[in-house]
Amino acid sequence: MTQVDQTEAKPRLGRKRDHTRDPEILDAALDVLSESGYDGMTIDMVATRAKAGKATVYRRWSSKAELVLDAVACMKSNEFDLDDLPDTGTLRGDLVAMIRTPSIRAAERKLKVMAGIVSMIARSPELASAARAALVEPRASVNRVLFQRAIDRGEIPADADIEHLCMIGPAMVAYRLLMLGRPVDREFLISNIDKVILPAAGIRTEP
Amino acid sequence: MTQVDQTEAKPRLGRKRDHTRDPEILDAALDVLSESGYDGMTIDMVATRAKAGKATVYRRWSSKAELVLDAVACMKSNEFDLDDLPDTGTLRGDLVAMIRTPSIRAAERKLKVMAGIVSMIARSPELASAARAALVEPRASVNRVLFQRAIDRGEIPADADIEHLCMIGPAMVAYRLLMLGRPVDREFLISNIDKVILPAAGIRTEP
DNA sequence: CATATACGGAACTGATGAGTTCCGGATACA
DNA sequence: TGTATCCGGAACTCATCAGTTCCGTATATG
Repeated sequence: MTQVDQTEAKPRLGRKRDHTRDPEILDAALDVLSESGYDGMTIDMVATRAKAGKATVYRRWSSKAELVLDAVACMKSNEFDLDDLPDTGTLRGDLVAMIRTPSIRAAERKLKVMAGIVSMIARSPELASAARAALVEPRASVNRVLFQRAIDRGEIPADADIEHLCMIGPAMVAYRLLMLGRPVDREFLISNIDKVILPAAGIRTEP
Repeated sequence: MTQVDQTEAKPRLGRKRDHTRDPEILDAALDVLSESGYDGMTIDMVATRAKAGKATVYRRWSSKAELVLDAVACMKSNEFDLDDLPDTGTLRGDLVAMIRTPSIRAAERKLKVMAGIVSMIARSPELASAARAALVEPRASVNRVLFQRAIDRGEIPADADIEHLCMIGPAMVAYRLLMLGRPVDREFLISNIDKVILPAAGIRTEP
């Protein structure tokens, strides 16, 4: 969005505006957002954390709402490559292989950002779709690939409801972290795969 | 909490303070909270909606934070009676019987209130536990009874992880409404019971 | 080396909302 | 009927924060 390619549309005299710090400002915004929520976040906090001046922030984004929108949208970039997902040969293997500590950390931050903006989402369709594109869709896409593979292998029924299955993992993780305030650790995730996701996909896991 | 039994602890001269309007104020607070979120809510909005004066609100609650805490805690009251739950003889029957239109409406409002305060929850342990007691625990208790019955009947395995099973319904509903912004209708709930909850409980539902 | 521009930072403005105070009117009680 | 008290409502104070302006400095370009 705003952080790339804004080189035109301004007086071309002298040096171009330095956009190298934009990612740091957006990242600072996400940090503050996840810690304080939308209303708790001030532009001063963001600027200070990014070691920038408040005016610098406003030179790039015309309002707090736009900054937040852009920051949320930018989380979309550092995502999984759908063509390079683990392929272990079994659905369970693939799902377990997706559990990596850095991935858990990233997901927790994303969820905290989500928590910081949920109350806005109902009132701002733009923010809502940005949030879904950046926070919901990427993970759903990964799961879609994994489940489709399992269908292609004949591991799970061909008429399995992939869209529904995709949501189980994210829904359980979000609920546990945001509503229950309990840690989302490897143990929980494995347990969720074995006790909920696989049975729902039609795989028996009885001993 | 505050809305009941505050008859002592104030000068006993003349008439007692009129507490009959307290529930209306708390209810107005919940409405505004669900529509505008914690920060979007103003005391004036609450007072106006309850047809009360702002001063009247402050005569009863010393701050916005306390009013919200009390309002959230008060949602706990209008809840299910655990001794009078549907008993259809099957787990599926019981779960389906719990789906009633007013119950869906109430759950949606609760979730919107939750959305309005999630970002506070990480920073306020008091609000966090009030929210869990009022919004999470009641529904979990119901499910616990239903699943325990199914175990007692021998319908599902005795070693089923009830705590984990209890969360599936609430988690899927919360995710669908708050993250996806899609309607939680009867069709979705039934589908969720048949495709996720029952398989996770160890019941085969294949045709 | 000169200059134009964007930088960080600080000092502004204006709006908003928490919390307080005050008032005229209603009402329970004696 | 008198009176004490609480009511709804309006008018305040004060702090905070979005957004703007200004300034002295750093630096890329020529």
